[in-house]
Amino acid sequence: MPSSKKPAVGRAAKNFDPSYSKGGPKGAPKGGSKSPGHRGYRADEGAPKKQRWNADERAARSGERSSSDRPAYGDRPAYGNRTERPATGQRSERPAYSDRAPRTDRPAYNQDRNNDRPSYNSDRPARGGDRPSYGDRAPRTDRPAYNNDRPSYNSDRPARGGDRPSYGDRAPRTDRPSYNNDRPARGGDRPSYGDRAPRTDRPSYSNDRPSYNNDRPARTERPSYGDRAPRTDRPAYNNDRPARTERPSYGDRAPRTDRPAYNNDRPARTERPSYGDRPARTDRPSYNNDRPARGERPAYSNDRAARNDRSNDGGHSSNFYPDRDSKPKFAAGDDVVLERLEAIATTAEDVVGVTFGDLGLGGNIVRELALLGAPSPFPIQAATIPDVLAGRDVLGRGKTGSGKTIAFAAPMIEKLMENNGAKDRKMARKPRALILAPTRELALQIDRTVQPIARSVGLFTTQIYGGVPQYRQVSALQRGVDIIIGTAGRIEDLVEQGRLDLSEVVITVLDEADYMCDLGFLEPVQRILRLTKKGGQRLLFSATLDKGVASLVKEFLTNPAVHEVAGEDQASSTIDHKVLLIEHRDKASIIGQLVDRQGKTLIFSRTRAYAEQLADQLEDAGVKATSLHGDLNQARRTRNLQMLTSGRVNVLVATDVAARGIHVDDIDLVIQADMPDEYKTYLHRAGRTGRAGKSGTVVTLIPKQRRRRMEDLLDRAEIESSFTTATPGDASISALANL
DNA sequence: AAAAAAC
Repeated sequence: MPSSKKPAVGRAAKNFDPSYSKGGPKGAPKGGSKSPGHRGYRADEGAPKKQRWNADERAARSGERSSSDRPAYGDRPAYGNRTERPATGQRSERPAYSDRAPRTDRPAYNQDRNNDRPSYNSDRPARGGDRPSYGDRAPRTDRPAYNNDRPSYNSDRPARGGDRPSYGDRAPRTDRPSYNNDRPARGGDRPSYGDRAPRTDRPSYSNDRPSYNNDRPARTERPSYGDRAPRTDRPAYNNDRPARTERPSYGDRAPRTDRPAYNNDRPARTERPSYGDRPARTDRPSYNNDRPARGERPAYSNDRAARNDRSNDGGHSSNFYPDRDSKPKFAAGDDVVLERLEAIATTAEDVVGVTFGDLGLGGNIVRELALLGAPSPFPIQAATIPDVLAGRDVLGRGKTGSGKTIAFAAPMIEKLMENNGAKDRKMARKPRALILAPTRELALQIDRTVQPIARSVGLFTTQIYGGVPQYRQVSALQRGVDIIIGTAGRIEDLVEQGRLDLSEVVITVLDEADYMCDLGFLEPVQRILRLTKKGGQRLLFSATLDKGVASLVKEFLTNPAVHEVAGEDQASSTIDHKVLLIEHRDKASIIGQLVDRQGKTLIFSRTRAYAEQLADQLEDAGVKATSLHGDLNQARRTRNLQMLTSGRVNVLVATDVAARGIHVDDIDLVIQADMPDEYKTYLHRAGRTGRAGKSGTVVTLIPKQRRRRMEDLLDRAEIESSFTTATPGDASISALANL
């Protein structure tokens, strides 16, 4: 805090000036003592009042305040012992509370109080007889933590649950007067705590680190780009990034701005003089794989056919490398329907009259499921639960919104409980189950289902995902957790730090398992699975489960039971599909017309930037809208999604981060502002509506040129859809909106 | 192109 001295000096001066006795001018730093005679006033105000943290201390505390670096209230010395505290100096001049003369001996007290701090009186009992001395006061053990993060706190603090069955049973919080209001005295009295400005004055993450703040050291601590250590020292980060040092310096380089998109808008090669000198591109991990060095490569225009002919590409005819040149990148051709897995089909009729109890779940779990709104099993649940309970590896395919989470969560918990669960609730026990999800939002959502079921039998869960400080996750692990729900990155990170041990994980679930086998996810997932107990049980679930998971199945599963639900195809679905053929320039206005309605609308965009832009445009047009994509920090991601869930906005514009698994009640319209790349994405995006048998509409906006590609995609998805040409203002658009 | 890590 560079300014720490200045305000202190200013404040000292003001404190000697009676004209400041009313609290000083607006914006003046708040202090504990404003004027002579004021309770807590210190005459020796010359020194800087507040001992600000220096950078090291701050780093040591790293934004976390909790039981490790600060004792819980219960562990703190009683108030009577306060003088034993290492005080800031002034402290020792005062008698301990218990020794102190009764307050009524201080005639000046009331007077000043009334003058300077009128509100002081109101919340506070008279100091005299009705209040026990501090020394007698019961220890604060009933007040668990000082933490701001209260609401979500519990999820990471399993230890609590043992003595406190549920929040519902908890003594009402009203016995804890709200923290600030009733404790004014603290401010003036206590040199150390008292001087502390409201928590906001602490360098919160956002202050120091404006945009990526959460996860990143301040830029200034980093060497300039020129001096920067080669990027290769950051192996994991490398994937998508060329090694900077091996490229010509930015100054010499032709400006990249003329190359907006990698393939499409590229100027002719000859315009870029530096390429010849440039090191071969093989140093660039992400691009190089399927690409020869530039020099060896024929010009784009003349040789497309030759490159398309894969028969003459030497030994590279395997499809290990994505076949990009034979068709446009990300195009339909990449999007193949893999062979379906042979599955045992369960029909809805098979399930009639079956209860969760019949399937083998225990009473507590069955009751908790009923509370969660699942009184009896859905078909996919009835299909998979018995096999999971039997200890088999299971592959489960159930369409979007069909209840897959409970299908794996409930039997998983039952099994954990059977195997010495609740009785052996020792600290620092290792987690025994792991649920992996592709996105943080999905991990959170799964936890919202899993946690209450687990609690009902005395097991604990924690979320392990990135974008948030790891402290709470780590301390939850230290207290002991049975089930981990998280995303791959942070899980691996904590494992590398030695704070997470997966060796006792006997049940692993991959939600959205086919997606977890996609390029970029597969390897981390494999590494994580290899850390789990050998021969442990593995459950793979997805609405679009196919042979894409074969590599995982081969390495990690033994003789899996494959389940799906018969008759669950898109034809029988409750979702209506429409394609609008539009002019590109009309896109925003047509979307504006579509969202002019009551229900909740989820809009998918291909890029983060467009999601952001579209949300802004809608806001400008008077529609309450927000966005969800990976450029937002996790707090905003969570908040923005919550805004749709709670109905504070009716429109959410999202990238495919929201395509899979996310459940928001009553989304009745999904708009695809950009068509998806593959049919699975279409199915998952569409599946955000029409959940649990409700109806919904999916409208996809495409330019006319894309019609053919869209038809192919819908074929693969086995979806029937109408195609309609639309221009802004068409009544047909409003009709769609109100379907 | 998007997603997934960073005390």
